[in-house]
Order: sequence, then C-alpha cells, then structure tokens
Amino acid sequence: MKEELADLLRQALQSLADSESLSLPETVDIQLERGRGSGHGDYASNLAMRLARPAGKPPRELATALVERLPVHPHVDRAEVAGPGFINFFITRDAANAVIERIHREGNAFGRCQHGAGERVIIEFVSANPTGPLHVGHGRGAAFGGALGNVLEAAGYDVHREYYVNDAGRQIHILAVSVLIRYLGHRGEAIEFPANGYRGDYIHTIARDLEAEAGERYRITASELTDGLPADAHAGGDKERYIDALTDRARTLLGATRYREIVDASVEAIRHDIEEDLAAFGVRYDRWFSERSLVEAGAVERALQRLESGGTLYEKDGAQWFRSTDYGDDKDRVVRRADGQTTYFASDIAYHLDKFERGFGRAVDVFGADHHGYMARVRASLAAFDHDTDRLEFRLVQFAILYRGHERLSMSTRSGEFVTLRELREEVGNDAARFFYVMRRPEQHLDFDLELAKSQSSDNPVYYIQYAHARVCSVLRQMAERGIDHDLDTGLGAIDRLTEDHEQTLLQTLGRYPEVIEGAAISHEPHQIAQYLRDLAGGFHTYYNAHTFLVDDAALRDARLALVRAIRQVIRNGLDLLGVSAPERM
RNA sequence: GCCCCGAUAGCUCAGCCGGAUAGAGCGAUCGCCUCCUAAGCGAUAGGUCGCAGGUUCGAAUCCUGCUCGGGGCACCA
Repeated sequence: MKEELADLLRQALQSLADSESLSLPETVDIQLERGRGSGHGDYASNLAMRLARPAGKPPRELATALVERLPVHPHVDRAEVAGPGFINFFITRDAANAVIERIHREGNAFGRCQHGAGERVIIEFVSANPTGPLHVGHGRGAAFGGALGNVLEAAGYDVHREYYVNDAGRQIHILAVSVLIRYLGHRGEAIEFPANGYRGDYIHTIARDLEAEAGERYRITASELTDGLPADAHAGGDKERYIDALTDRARTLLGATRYREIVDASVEAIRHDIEEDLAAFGVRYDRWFSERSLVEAGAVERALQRLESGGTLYEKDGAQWFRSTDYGDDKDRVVRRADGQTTYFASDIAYHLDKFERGFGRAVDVFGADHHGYMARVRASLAAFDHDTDRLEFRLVQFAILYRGHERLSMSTRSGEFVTLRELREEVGNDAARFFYVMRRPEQHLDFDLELAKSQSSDNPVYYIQYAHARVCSVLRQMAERGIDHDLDTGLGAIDRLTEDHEQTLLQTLGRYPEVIEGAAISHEPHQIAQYLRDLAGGFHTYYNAHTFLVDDAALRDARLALVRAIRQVIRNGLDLLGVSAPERM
C-alpha cells in the first residue's frame, strides 16, 4: 500500500513539475508513514514540506497542488492537506477490510516478504567458549540471534546460522587439565586444584565419564604431575605461569595421543551440552564451526601469509603484529605470540575470511557488549583482504541483569557460582525467557525479573499475549459446544459489518504486521515484533470485553469470527518468530 | 586517558533514518464477572524527553561539549 501511495505522489509530482516547470531534486525520496491517532488518516506524507525549500513555495500550497494532481486510485478514499503541510491519505473501507481475507489466505506465511530477495546471510551468535555451560548472559544472545535469524528469513533472506566453537587455544588446555586433576582426584591422587582451573560441578561429571570410558588409562601420580613446577597463586606464585606449566607437564607425561583424548572428551562433552541446551531453548544452528578445524586445515597460516604478502604484518618484541591501525583500529594487534602460538584473533581473521569466501552476501555477528573491541580489528582484517567491510554487521547485545523481585542476583562466574541458562529456563520456562530476552532494544541493559517472568498475570507480557491467542481458541470451542457453525467465506463476505471502533482499530493493526516484520528485519530489531504483539493483544482484549462475538446475527457473528481468527493467526505468526509458543488454552 | 552503549511518567521501557496534542505496562486512586477464560477491561492522576549549546520552517529524534550509570581498552579467550 505504501508503494502504491508513493507511486501516486510520484505521478502527481511529475505532473506538477511539468506544468509549473519547478526545479526539483533529481531523486526524491518519498516517505510515507502510518497516521497515528485520529483524523490523520491511514497514511501521511511529509513530501510537500521536504520540497518546500527547493521548490521555493510554501509547503501547504505545494501540498494542495499535489493533492489536486493525485491520480484516482481504487483503494484511496481521499487525500487531505493538514497541519504544516502533511498530505493525509484515507484508504477505502474495502481496502482496509481486505487484510482479513489476505491473512486467511496466506496463513502462516502472512507477514513474510521478499525484501531480502533470497540473499544469503550468515548470522553468528552465542559462540561461547566450550569451557562450561551457558549462563544467563549467553541466553540473551541466543534468544536475540535466534529471533533475528527467523525475522530475516521471514523477510526473504536465505539465512545460515552458525556457532563458532573456540576449541583451540589456551583455555581448552586449562579445561583439559582441570578435568584431568578431577579424574586423578577421584583415583586418590591428592593434587591441589589450580587457582586458574575450572571448578564447576560439570568438570567432575566429565571426569567421571572419562573414568567410566577409559578406567586407568590417564592415571599418573600427583608428584609426577606437580613436582618442580613454579608456585601457584595460593603459594605466592603466578596462577597463569603455573597453569601453563601444569598443562605442558600433563601433555608430556600422557603423550600427545592420550592428552588429545582428554581434550576431545572435555570439549565434546561441553559442546554437546551447549547444543542440547540451545535446542531445548528452541535455537538451532546450521553449523557448529570448529576453530581447531581452521587451524588444522592451515587456514590460519594461510590467512597470515596473505596478510604478510600484503605487507600488513611486522615483527616486534619477538611477536608478529597486524598493522590494523592502517584500517581504522586503535592499535595494532598481535597475531602470533613470541612463543610461536597464533592468537585467538588470528583464528578470527581466518574465520571471517572464510565466511566471506563462502559466498554470503552479508554477515551478521551478534556479540555481547563486552566484545565491542573486536569490531574494529575484525573489520580491519577484512579491509586488508580488500573485502567490502560493509557486508559485515555487528550487533552488540547489552547484558541482562537478573532480579528476584527487587533483589539483584550475583552474576559472578567465580568458583562456578553463576546462574546457568538451563536453570533460568527451568525456573521461568522457555516462553517467558525467550520473550523477556528480546522484548527490549538490544542496546538497552535488560532488567530480567524472575518473579515477573513467572507471574501469571497481566504484569507479564508473555502471558498477556498468549492469553489473547488462547481466548480466541476458547471462543471457537464455545462455539462448537453451542453447536454454532462458522463459515469463513460468509464472514469474509460480511466484513463490512465490522463497523465498531474497536474493529476498525484492529483491522488497522493487523494491516501493519507486514510492515513491522520488514522494519524489524531492516533494523535487526526483533523487539519491534514483541511491542507490536503487545499492541495487538491489547486491542483484542479490549474488543473482547466490549463486544460479544457469538451473537445471534449470523452474518455479523461470522464476520467477527473471521476477524478474531485472523488475530489469532497473526499472534501465532509473530510469537513463532520470537520462538514463543502459542498455547490453545491456559 | 581513549572507545562503545544507555539516560523519556514513581518503576520498567517504547518512540529516535527530524514533523502535526510525547506513548505503553506496572505501581497509585476509582470502577467492571447471573454474560464467549477477570491470566481480562474501563476511567483518573502522573513527564523541565539528563544538562548546556548548535543545525533546521520544525529536535525526545541530528551535531558538539558536559554530567551520571554500564561495559571495554592484554604476546586472555
């Protein structure tokens, strides 16, 4: 509809320009927005005000001239000049009513569009290190990324969802040695736990699984493992130096094969746990991309060589640096440490290069706000490869702060004392968790109140929306119980019986849905859908209280049922994009 | 010190690619179930859009500076 109106304005403008020989800008961006409030029509354009200056005429005069030249259109009832020079369009009742028919015809597909035109887009999200279970902070990235993927898909993109698994590097060694020490502990080897090790219960679990699988295969003695190592933090030493020495010793004692087995078992156990957790949360991936696979395939070395031959690497203090400051970064970055190890950033360069070379037209990285420092350096690396960095977009998601009523919950990850995503899901349920995570703009810090998320009242927006859906279902059940037949075609034929204000408002709200989806996709803001659904549900509840649907007048009844069934369909479609269920009874 | 994000009603937040009286929920006050689920609805009260400049016919929205809050600035991941 917007396009049609824009087209009418374009024609009117052309006609005006021809007859008045106005000097107008080459390209005119014609904006239309939904009229808000009463009396402003269904759509409004500020075209005349924007052209007033270049045309050298008062906006209202221009607006009047444009309105006079507007071609007749079957869906446009009339257009008026208002305020400082707005052109307000009033669409015909038939055009407004047509949305009901369209919703029923398109069903689950209503709201989808071809904005993306099938462009391939890769979206990477969560990508938490496989060194422990997901916590509530990761949950927001998961819910946001999952919803964004759905929204982009609905807007016509070919979406590929990916989780980048950091299964190479130092943290993985620390994980493995943490498991090893628990394993040895269970076998009676008393070894003080490293200050820098991973302490959670899940480490014990992995160690026990390892025992069940391999018995004594990894048995070494405490003294073999720790004699002669530098002091750990509790003994006044440096925890980083200690743990590195410890992992080196473990690898030497066990040999490459057995050591690798422990690494693999540990990483795989956690990765699997994360995958299961996310799947239960309704978040699925097309691929789990292993960092180690990049390293082992030589992709990291190749990427560095390409940078080297491009002259953007240099040596300093025994390390190899990428001159990212040439491409807008704050400081240069190490890609290979003095000990020869490539850095995490080096892998990241290779990974993003790989994304671009797999032929995605667009890449979206969803990061936690604490990773904002990566944007400049990753962009810099792509620029160094001569890639169009505009094709990579970062979405930073701010933290979620948990509350229980007014009490702020500690988010400390120290000593394994944190709320896991799984615990959250079990406490408040997947629906409330998914909805709460995405109902705010991603840039906003999120106050996540557990009590509110669990409350079954109008305070809780999830239930409020779901309840609207359930209520429609309930009406239809009532109808069946009373032996009333409902004929959709009759209803569609009688839509013009829906003359109540509430009904007109709802028709207008329903008509907005496709615009909301497109807007959410363009701006990468799933929360717009959450806001919209609240609106729609609110309109429905008001309507429900004001009017009875199951009236004796069969035509009116059928029309109302066609309307509320359309509402149900749209709520279902919207909730589905957010990963929230639409229950039939509550 | 530098970088990113935020600041709108008592609380939590929409609105922010400039536009016509700044919206919603909660909380407060007063109402609505012999009637399709009251997990609901209606009404009232409540705002210097952090502060100061600037751009503009027009600024909550764009620009600059400042204040306050969160986060980030490693040969960590």
